Amino acid sequence: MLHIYNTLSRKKERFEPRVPGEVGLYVCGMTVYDYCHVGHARVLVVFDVLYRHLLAAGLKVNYVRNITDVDDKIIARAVEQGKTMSEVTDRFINEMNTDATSLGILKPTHEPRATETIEPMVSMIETLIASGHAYAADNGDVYYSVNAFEGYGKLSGRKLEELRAGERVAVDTAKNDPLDFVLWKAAKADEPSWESPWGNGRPGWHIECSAMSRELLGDEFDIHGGGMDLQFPHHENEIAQSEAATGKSFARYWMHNGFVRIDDEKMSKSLGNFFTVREVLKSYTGEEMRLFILGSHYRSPLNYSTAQLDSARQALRRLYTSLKSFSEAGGAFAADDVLDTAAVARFDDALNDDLNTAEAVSVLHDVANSLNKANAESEQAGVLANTLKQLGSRIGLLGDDPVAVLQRALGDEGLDESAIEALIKERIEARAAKDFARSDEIRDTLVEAGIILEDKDGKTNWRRS
RNA sequence: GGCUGAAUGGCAGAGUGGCUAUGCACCGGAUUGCAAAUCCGUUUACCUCGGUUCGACUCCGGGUUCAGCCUCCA
Repeated sequence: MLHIYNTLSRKKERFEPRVPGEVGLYVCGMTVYDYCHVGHARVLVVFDVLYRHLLAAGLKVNYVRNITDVDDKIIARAVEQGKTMSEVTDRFINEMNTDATSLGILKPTHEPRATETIEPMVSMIETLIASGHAYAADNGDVYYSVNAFEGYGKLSGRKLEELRAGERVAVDTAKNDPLDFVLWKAAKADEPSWESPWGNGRPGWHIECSAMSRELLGDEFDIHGGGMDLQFPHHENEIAQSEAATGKSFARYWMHNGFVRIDDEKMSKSLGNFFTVREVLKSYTGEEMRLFILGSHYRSPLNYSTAQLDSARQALRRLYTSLKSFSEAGGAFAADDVLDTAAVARFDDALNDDLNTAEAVSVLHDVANSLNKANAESEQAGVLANTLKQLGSRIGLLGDDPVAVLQRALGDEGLDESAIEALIKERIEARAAKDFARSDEIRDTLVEAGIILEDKDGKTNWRRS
């Protein structure tokens, strides 16, 4: 039984879907004006694992991950590049999809775009004005009145007075209260805009998620996720908007993933200390990155470093090597449903405990260790190999061909395969003639080219270092 | 200033009131012509000060340090 840490209660709670057998899951996705960085990768991977885990539990999951495609930064970027807003967003949606594919992310059920959900936003704002939760200011903006919502602060554990004490923003005179936030922004000249009862304008960020989630998941749904930085004000505001508009309780479980850090500092656009997924993929595979991310608990901070990526690479190779050795020794996978039940139970327990992926990965290593010890042709080995592969797939790992993974070149190819095979053939002949000097010379040449040889059972296999 | 959360072995990172996490790295052994891979084994821990307890790294309290949020941000 899945237990998840609910930010609302600050406790681990047993997860019980609102409708038995079905789960509504909403995750705040990207604002598409640039490439994804490693922090975005973490959200994608973490909630992908949640999605996979819910599916594996036999639940019908409606997974919605939105795309914010209208926003100040997007507009600024478009102006800067002399492009239209949609040229910018279309491009970066494509780039995001490319990165997501590299990371082995399953497609969500729905990926709504804010610009395609404007009408529901407008009508939600109208409802909020009618109920006294919002007001149109003289400048054409519409604001949410935080005082009018009693539960304001319940997610982030704040009180209005505390927020006022920490107030750092210059007071915007159009607001009744400095803490009020914008629902609708009056259009400036040359900005993309939509018609509304308050004149031309565009939606504020927070109302987008309230409207998109409502459209696709209904007034109430099960899980809402996102990065920790969205807890306040974004998610707090979503609750205020949605609950005031519908009179119902919004999401039941709130999950927030921790940050990726660099040198003990948050990786972010604003600090400028980020690495894009694209950059990292020049040196590491998406699967290596994924394992790096899954190596720590989703709520913990994750320190980005190439040393950790290297470590993830070695660990992943260990798992693939195990599968490869099994196949090469003539092992045959057991039937899909024949699994090492003890390992599966441990794995399930780990994920059920608030998505403890680090623990789940350690089960993979234990299975690999057992598989390495087992005689490949034994029935037990077939079961272990099947278990390893299937548990791997439950967290989006080990789906590739082991030989291909171990021989794949990232970037500069160096020697091509036929050249490698030719040298291996020559080395086998040298070894047969006990010409070990020549044999070692060939091996050294290959090592310099990044090729590692493994002599096994009279055959020689190779992989890239 | 307010509110969160965290402090584990060389690195990363789980977990538990008394019993091997796991991976990477290191060392020793097996295996190998020598390697590689694999296996076996060894070594290195739980920020600090009190308290609870037969027993605490694990629970409670104080302290210290670090991070995040309070402003766009995954």
